[in-house]
Amino acid sequence: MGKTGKAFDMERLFKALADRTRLRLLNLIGGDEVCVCFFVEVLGESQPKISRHLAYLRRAGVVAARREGKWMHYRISVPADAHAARLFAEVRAWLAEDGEMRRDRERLVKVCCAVSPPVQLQGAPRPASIATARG
Amino acid sequence: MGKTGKAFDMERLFKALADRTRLRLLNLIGGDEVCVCFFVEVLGESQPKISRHLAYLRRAGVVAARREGKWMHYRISVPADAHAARLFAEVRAWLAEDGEMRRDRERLVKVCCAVSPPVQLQGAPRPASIATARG
DNA sequence: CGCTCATATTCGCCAAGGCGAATATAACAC
DNA sequence: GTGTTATATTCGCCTTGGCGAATATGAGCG
Repeated sequence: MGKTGKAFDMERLFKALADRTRLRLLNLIGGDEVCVCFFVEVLGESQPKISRHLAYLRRAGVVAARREGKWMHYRISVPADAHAARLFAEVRAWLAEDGEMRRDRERLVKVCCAVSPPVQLQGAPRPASIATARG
Repeated sequence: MGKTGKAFDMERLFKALADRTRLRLLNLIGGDEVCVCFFVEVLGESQPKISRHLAYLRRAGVVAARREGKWMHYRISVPADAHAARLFAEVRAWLAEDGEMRRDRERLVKVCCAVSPPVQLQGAPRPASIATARG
């Protein structure tokens, strides 16, 4: 593999990672599949801003989206290229230790498990792993 | 370490990596210390362009410079942060397999070992590891 | 001092991309 | 069809940063 040209465009990947909002999004997605409305709620950013950055990540090939009725779920799209994949894993391990990123994840869990979630999230499909962990 | 704030600015690092010329520079430096004139010769880009990108890398903290008379030598500045360092290693391993990067390194070796190098490089200090390997 | 060489910086110009505000689309309910 | 909800896109505006061209700095030589 990868003899014909770029297995994965390095420059494009790094451009995708070169923005704090996008890093926060990748961090929130984690190994799961997360609905857009949670990003908006947890990051406290405007919905168009979130959508724009998700579109950028999608164009860069690092996330994939799945529609479920009105909701869009985003998940990490692990690069096929082995080096890209390992690098990506390093990035996520790094994110896991950053202070703000940690707080973001905590807020996501809190919002998902809330007995009475914010109005905007009533009926929103929760990330699988968190919903499960709720018990 | 790293409890007070950012151990190493991730965003800044990725911005530094998000340019092909800068990736080519990092690749050429490798584990060595390389004089600016070689970058200009090997990459075939203008000297101001090379200098500007080196300055960018320096500001991002990923390379360091040392003056030796008229010449400036650049080397990789491995980040103190463990995650950043491992990520950096991944990047360099990835670079090592890219086609253009490989050709760049071959050109560097060729230029360094040439019996009669280009006029601009007469007397230029060669990268240590290559000069040594020349035998 | 002036001259030359190696490198760095500045100056316009232009494209990429970040932002908020507004608008468009897509799916569902009625 | 209308209306509502979730998400996406477009539109100006502004900043970042890439480029070539020109200029500045810094070190050595005579």
